[in-house]
Amino acid sequence: MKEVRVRIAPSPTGYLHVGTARTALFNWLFARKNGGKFLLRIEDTDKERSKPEFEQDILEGLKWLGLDWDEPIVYQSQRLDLYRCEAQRLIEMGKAYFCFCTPEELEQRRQEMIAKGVAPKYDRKCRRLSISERESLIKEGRPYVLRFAMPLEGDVVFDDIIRGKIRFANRELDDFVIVKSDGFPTYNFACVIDDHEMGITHVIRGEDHISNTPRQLHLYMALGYELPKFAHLPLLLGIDRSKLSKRHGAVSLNEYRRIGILPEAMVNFLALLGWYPRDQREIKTREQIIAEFELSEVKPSGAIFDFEKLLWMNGHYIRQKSIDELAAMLIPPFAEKGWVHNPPTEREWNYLLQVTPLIQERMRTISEAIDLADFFYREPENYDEKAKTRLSREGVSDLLSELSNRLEELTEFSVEKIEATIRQLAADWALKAADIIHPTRAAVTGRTEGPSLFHLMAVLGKERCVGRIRKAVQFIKSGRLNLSQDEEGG
RNA sequence: GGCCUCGUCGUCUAGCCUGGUCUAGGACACCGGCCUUUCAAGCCGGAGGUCGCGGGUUCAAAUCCCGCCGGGGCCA
Repeated sequence: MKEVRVRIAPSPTGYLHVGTARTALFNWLFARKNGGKFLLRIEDTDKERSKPEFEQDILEGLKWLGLDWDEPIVYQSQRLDLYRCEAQRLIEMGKAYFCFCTPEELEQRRQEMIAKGVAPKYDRKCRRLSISERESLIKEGRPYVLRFAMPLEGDVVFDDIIRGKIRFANRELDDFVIVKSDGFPTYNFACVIDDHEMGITHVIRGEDHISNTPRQLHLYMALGYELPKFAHLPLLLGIDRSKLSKRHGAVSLNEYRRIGILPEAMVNFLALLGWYPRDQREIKTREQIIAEFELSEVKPSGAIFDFEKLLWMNGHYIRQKSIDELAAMLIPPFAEKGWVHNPPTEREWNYLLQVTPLIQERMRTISEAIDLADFFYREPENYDEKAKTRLSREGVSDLLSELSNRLEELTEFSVEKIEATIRQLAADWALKAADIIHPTRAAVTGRTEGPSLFHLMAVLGKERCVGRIRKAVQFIKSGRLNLSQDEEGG
């Protein structure tokens, strides 16, 4: 069997879109599954809108996802001679012709057709030009485009791997432009030549290309190329079921990377948008996905990008990380906050190693760590509303005051000692441990929720814990708690 | 508007090809319980779908056939 060769062909006119990433992933999976080649072509013929920074972003995004390509990148802008040569062949075979109609003429005739209620298509005026008419117009220096001479009747059919047979009537297709007046090839023309030239065996792309396919099929046949197989992936949709776009939120892969989505989570999640494993087990390693992936099993219906599910999956992968690995990932965002140096000092690293396990199971993205770890790096500036309620209970200031004294006595500020101290105090004062734990948490972290109190205190150390508890006592005594409650009530 | 395409819980989907075991299964989210100092995680349980609608075929249809409706894409 012939070697499988697939490709993605993004234009560097924008950042890497998650939809493009998903298409890339499916192509890559198919190539890896079948021992084939995954290639990359940059469609940079739009000089105006193409930018190096976009190309950079696309390449980085693919690398980040681990979608490695197997051969040097092909640049469309470097193959203009090839397109010209193929266009010339079509002209000689009589399968393409010069068209001198101006955009204004075209527009006028289009309006007329719409007015008459006819489908607006090119009326093939220039297809009927005689050789002498054509020559004289060229001699006049009139600008022209090249059009494909579409067969007037018959059908084109192709067997889509995902959707089955798709048929188009040739008379629905018009004589589309293959070379623009500036000499540049149009999308369909360049795409076919490039795919043939690159030996592409399977064209796996978005559903939005289905209607380009019949035109491309005709080009393949006219040029005498062997036909590839086609597979049209369902589109990625926003919550309103329209094609995923900026107004639905983050669409560039970068944004997900920036908030701390892990590449393995992204790959796993993206793979499930359109494809589903037979065993119904959704969490899969890259290797498992490659082994189980079947292009023909891809669902034809559009898939909504469910961010909530991505977050869940990312949380799962975060929990799988070793402490060292996760801690290392926290360095950049923490450094940005000024909490650690990058690279961190030995002392900072050791501290980070203690903080990390305490927040690991609460994180869904890396960036959430900033909020979760806040009190490990800063004195709480204020207490949240629930924490204030905890602190405002009767007798809390005396209780905390006593606790701070007892804690200060400790020579070893360990999890066990802290726990023993708190439980002892509870016993002495005939309270439940929870009655001390809750206000203490509020005093130390400013919140009512978070990691195990004893562990978190041990990490913070005696000085800071005693200091924060006493500060809370002052706060309660200052009466500001009541004040804020009054404000709340009013 | 024309052409193409899709249509199972809110979402991702299994099942559809090879009708019955589907009183439609799993996952996210949601609700409840357990665990627990809180949150989270984990475990257990629950609610949620007249399988877009209407006909037909059949003893039997989510599954086959026809029509319709709705969504989406492309073209301009």
